[in-house]
Amino acid sequence: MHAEEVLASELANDAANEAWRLVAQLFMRRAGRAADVANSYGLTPGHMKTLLTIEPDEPKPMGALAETLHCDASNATWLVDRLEERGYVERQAHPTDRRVRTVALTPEGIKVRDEIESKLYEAPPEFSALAGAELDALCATLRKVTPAD
Amino acid sequence: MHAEEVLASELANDAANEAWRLVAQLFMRRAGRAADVANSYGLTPGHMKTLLTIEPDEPKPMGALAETLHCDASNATWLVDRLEERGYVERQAHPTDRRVRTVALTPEGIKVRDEIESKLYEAPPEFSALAGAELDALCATLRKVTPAD
DNA sequence: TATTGTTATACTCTATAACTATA
DNA sequence: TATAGTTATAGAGTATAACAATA
Repeated sequence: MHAEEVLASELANDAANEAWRLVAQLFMRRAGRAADVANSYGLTPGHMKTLLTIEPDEPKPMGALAETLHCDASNATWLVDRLEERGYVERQAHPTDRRVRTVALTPEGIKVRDEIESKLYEAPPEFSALAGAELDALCATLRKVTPAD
Repeated sequence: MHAEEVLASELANDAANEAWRLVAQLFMRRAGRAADVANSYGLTPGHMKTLLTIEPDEPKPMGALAETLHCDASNATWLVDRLEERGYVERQAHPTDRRVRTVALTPEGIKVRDEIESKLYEAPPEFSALAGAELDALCATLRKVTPAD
């Protein structure tokens, strides 16, 4: 690599880092909102995250839930206990392995989960102010840098 | 507003919401990394955030610190206590109001803070893979939607 | 014997209330 | 009297360890 290429690469990296910093700042500035949404449903952030982690019609084993939430199995038990008391989820038997208990959303849980999701994914007003073409370009670029799970 | 305009506005809103959702997903996917960085310095996320909240050469009163961190004053005391034990910060007297104690970074604190900051703001590899022009456009758009404090 | 999940318990982080010292 | 910060204490959230059921 020649000197000019090294320099160009470093500049590109600066731009990449700046883009990432802006993404992080943007999100963190709105982080308080997520806590407010959880609060408005009388949920802790952890319980809200648990609710969002379970897909409708896809019962999830306790172990998988704990893994997704990056938490301990006993903590997952506690989180699900509270959501079950509320009637948002229910534990079910696993069809083949009787050691496993899966957690499924109830109709009420699905309703609340949908409401929460739409509130969390509501864009800040600055986004709507962008021109249509710029917004489309933004989405396209963001999709490129979003790893496919 | 005519029917076509309403429709266009809703579509724009969908694009805005998608952009926001992508930003949120992007960040959350990397959220674990922040905890890892904190951990690698033997800090809790809260202590790391505290360190990042204090600017070098800008001693910050305890009260202002608590406000920035959105936490209680007693919690701020606890956070600063631990950082002070480590030698990352030190409490100083306020020049005019003797009730106030300001918190300043030590040279060691500045060093660690810089290291942490550079790790946190390091872009995911997908960003660096973007073409220069697209990266610049991304930054420009993100700056537009970043409220000026 | 190994694995899934729960229970009992302890630890960490955060907040509320009472207190000290300055203003 | 009001304010800045600390200390004592309690609460919420999370983890570790021992246990029960099943594979």
